[in-house]
Amino acid sequence: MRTLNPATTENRKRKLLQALIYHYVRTGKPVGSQVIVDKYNFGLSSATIRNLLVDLEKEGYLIQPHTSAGRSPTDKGYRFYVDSLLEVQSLAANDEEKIRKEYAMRTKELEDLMISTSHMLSSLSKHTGVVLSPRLDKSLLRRLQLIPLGTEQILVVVVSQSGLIRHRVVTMKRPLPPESLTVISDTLNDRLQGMPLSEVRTQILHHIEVAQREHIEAFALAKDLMRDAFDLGDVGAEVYVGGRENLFRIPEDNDFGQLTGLMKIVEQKNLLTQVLERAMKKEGLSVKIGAENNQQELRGVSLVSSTYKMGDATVGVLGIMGPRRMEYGRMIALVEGVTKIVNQMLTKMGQYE
Amino acid sequence: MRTLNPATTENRKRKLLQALIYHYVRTGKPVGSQVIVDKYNFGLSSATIRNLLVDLEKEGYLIQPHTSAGRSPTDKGYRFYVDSLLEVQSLAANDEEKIRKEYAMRTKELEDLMISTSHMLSSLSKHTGVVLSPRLDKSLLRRLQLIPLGTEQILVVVVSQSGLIRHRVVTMKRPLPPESLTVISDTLNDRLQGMPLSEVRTQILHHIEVAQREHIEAFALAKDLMRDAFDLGDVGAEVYVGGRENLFRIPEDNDFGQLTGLMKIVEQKNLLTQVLERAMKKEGLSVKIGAENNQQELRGVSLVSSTYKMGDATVGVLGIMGPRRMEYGRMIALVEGVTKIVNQMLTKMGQYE
DNA sequence: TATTAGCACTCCTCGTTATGGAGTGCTAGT
DNA sequence: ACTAGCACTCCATAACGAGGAGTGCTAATA
Repeated sequence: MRTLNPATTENRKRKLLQALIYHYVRTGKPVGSQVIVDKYNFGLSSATIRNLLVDLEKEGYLIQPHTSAGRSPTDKGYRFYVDSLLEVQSLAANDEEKIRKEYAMRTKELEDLMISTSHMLSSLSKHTGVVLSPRLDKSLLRRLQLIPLGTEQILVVVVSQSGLIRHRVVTMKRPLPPESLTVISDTLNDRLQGMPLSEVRTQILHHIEVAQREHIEAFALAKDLMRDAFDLGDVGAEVYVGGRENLFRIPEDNDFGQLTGLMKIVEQKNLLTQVLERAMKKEGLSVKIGAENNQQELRGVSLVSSTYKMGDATVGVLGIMGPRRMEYGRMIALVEGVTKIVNQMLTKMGQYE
Repeated sequence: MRTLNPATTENRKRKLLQALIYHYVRTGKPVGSQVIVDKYNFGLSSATIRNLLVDLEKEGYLIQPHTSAGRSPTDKGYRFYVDSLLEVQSLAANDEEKIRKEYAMRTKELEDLMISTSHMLSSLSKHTGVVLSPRLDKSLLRRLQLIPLGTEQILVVVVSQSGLIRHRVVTMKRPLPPESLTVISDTLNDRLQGMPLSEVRTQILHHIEVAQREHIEAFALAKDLMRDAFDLGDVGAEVYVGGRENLFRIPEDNDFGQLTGLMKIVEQKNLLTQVLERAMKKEGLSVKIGAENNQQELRGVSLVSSTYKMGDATVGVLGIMGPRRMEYGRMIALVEGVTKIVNQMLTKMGQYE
């Protein structure tokens, strides 16, 4: 036991880094060598610990706010910590129960599921929950319905296999009799069911052209109608946020400017969508720490997220947004647990019929 | 000009109070007697001003943070200030133009109108915009549609005269053939159009019972269907919030705890709904200052709101939530301006057909 | 009688200074 | 390879003081 080989030294450093980060996450104050000696059994003196800490700092895992302060983790430090945690965790039993209970209620429609999920993530994590819904244009069409509202207005309702329901009001240039609507509606439903929504628009136009010979006037008008209805404006993904009030717990040193920036990101759906879509590029769990989110406003934030599936297809992301100093272990377990359940529910949803 | 009668003295005090609040609103710092002498022409010395200020303080309009500081307005002071402003203001020309331009776009559907309005209020005021939509159950039915999704699921779409569109998925115990759906749908539409949604539910059940003799099986099932669909859970009013990030500009002295409370109010729709419904009790413009909102979390906040109408009926509220120290004049003009335009648009909306 | 000049007083703000302590890096000894 | 010991750094906190804005009061004035 006299001469330790380098491998063992490395291993010890790892353990040390873990302990330090664990402690820092819970206290929020830079951790000194003495604290580690007192609370964690390394069987080493504070001086030795200090030497190791110097190493870890040189390697970029730790940082000192000033010369005579303890150390706190850098993004790289957190990164190491998180990677070392990835396998071990599983969801706390009572959390799991809570989740199942909440989902037992209203989950018939996809939107309800998304909303519930964002709230759940928030309330269990005490941070902010975010969910990116499946893109409508990548879903398959289940049902398309035209509903006459007045003589010149028509409500178009689109339902996807995944349970997404969207509607849009279209104003016609000339009135279109309700009977024609039924005909058009039926015809289109027959031919387009199960088709990806991204293709529906062109297909519709095609079918309408074919049908024009039979019911000329009706279908001529229908063309304009459908062009408007499937205008790709809002066919993208929707984003749901729960627990914005927890954003206040984020900044390490209550920085107002940073908070405002954050809030802006959360408010502007397109910004947040971008962020989440980035997290969707790689399947499964993703942890982005501080500057790893390459987005100015997210410098002080960590994002623990996971893609979720419907059947075999990855369709969206859900996750937690919180301070870099978060309990990664619990958060990861939470996100994974919720993902698993959402996967189940979604897959069940897609199986009607 | 020797002896001033009490009326004149009172008048002078009013002017003084106005000037002081005007100044305080713009600077945010307690205002001293000297400042008033320098910047506002009262033709009085600072000593006299001080005497008057003492009076105003005794009467509860002003408060001193500490003995040797200037004065700032109390809620009562603001209240006086606002009341004295109520008649005079009108909307700045370029603001009005902005508003009209924004509304020129997407306003076919009520929900779009609500969202646009909340954003508009926020962006023009630099505070937080809130809108309470008309209650669905008080609107008249324009159209009811049943859409088969699978063999056991039915999508019920309800459209009100006011342009509100809501949908809900209902699961049937036994399958219901699509043909029956059409029959039911048509029958109900004929009989229920124009009826208040609050009555639709009972009426439906009645009609179904009558019809049961003819299409017994279909309508028996329909009963359950409609009972679920019109379950009064979500028939209430919806609330729209724009510009949450501006909440950060609220607290007089950046108080984190207060902010969190505020954010909670804004997040929990039912809380915010309560607050707004209170503002709806009296028709027209309403300004609630600080503690006048009898709600703990709104102590530091002012709410400038106005009810809006559809035709002749008052149906909702819209307004601005900001710090007590706000430019009431501009805010009132803004809220009134937006209300006027929303009234127009809504009334137009209700006139299809 | 209403107003004002003058003055002593209050109390905040801001910068300076001192002090205690936590934590470090280094050196020399085991 | 580890550790005891020590001088040093730098933060946090409190204490102190000067400056200044603003007050309330009194006595003089128009």
